Amino acid sequence: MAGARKAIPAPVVRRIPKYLTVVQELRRQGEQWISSAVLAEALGVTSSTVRQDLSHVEVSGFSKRGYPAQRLEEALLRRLGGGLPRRVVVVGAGNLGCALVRHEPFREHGFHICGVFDANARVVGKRVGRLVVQPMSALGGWVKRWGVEIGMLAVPLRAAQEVADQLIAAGVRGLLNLSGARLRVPERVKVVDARVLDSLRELSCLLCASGAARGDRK
Amino acid sequence: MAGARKAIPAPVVRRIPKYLTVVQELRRQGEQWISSAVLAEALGVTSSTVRQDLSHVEVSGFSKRGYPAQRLEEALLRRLGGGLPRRVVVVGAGNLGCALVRHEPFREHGFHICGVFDANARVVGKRVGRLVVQPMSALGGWVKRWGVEIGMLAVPLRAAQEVADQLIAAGVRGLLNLSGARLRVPERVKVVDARVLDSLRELSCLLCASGAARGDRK
DNA sequence: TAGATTGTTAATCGATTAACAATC
DNA sequence: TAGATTGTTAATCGATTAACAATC
Repeated sequence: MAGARKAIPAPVVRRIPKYLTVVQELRRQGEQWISSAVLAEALGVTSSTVRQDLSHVEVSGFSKRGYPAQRLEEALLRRLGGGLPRRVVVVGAGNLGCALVRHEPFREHGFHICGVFDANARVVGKRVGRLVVQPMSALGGWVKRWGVEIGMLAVPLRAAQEVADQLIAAGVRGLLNLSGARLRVPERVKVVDARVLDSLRELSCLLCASGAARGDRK
Repeated sequence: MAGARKAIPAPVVRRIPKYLTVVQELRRQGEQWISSAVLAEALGVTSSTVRQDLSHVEVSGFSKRGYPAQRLEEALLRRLGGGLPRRVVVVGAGNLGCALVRHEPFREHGFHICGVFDANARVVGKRVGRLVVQPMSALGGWVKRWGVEIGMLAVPLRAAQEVADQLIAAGVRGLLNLSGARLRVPERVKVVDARVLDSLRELSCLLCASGAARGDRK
């Protein structure tokens, strides 16, 4: 039936945001047409992979020219959330949480942070960017009132699972997990982990693997 | 020859930090032995995959018991960087950069942030955590003096490539890229991207794919 | 001993790439 | 027309999983 979408393979899901980033960059530079070869080069895959990936996106290319840049951007945005803004709350008003709230590019790209919460009574009421830190007790009502879909977890490791449970109970459908914790969530809730420590470790692993292991004196 | 390491497949490189996280968590809970089944459960893969992965790590399991927890942690740490601390500098002393500098867990896990730099003369000299913001001109000397291996990019998108070039010229071997930029680097330099915006978009894509596409009124 | 778990080989699965007809 | 690029089918490649002998 029209509009029915089959599940997209996970590697494709991870590349779609990257295609969008590249397309927006090229459009800023005035490009009207973007070929699969150009996208392939930018992402480090083959043009074949790009064309396969874009078959999961509602856009048509043209022979000899490639994909119309604007339509491609629109289609990618659509695939990423209808192009409509999604509402987001941040839980945890520490260093990281505050940095997220103040980070302008999220808004520019359709993620509206509309609330920030913290369990610590001493930071409740504090101003962060354009928001005021609210107590956890206000979370459920806020999520419902604003139709918040995404919760960003910027809390310490040990508090993460409890906060995740509260966010899910409040009704969010997706969690961006910036704590170090491994979260257990019901299947309907989607989680994306963005752990800087794991990324650092991955980098460290790559450095080790790429020979010349530093001092290397035994 | 002894100790020669063959290249580890990328998916394994990405899982090794996660194994370490889980092992450390279980050790804190007092576990002495950890089986491949337990690790599999935690990471959402099969025990078969775990055993394959751990064949890339210098550790031996025991039948009927699994892997000795302490040795497994040590072996994973070794694979991740000899267990020795790695020195890190942060470039960009904005919201994100300051949050990184103040983030304690990095140090606890062997990543010592020993410098923070910014191009903006107005923030140079400012105190962030235990550090003082330095001008970009001091970067090269600092990297050499302290043997800094990793640079964290917490600068705006448009400055990212130039800063990456400066870090590489200064001698870092790995970059953790927290800017939105796609970086071009020489092959010997390793880059791991940790873009929160891309993660948010990935989450958004998952929410879309998992039906019930929000308002959904046409 | 019986049972549980590793380490490894072989089979499966799925993603990536190649190839090419169709198109402009 | 000749050349370039898509969309798609088929082939390849590599990662994951299954299976099982070896071990404690």
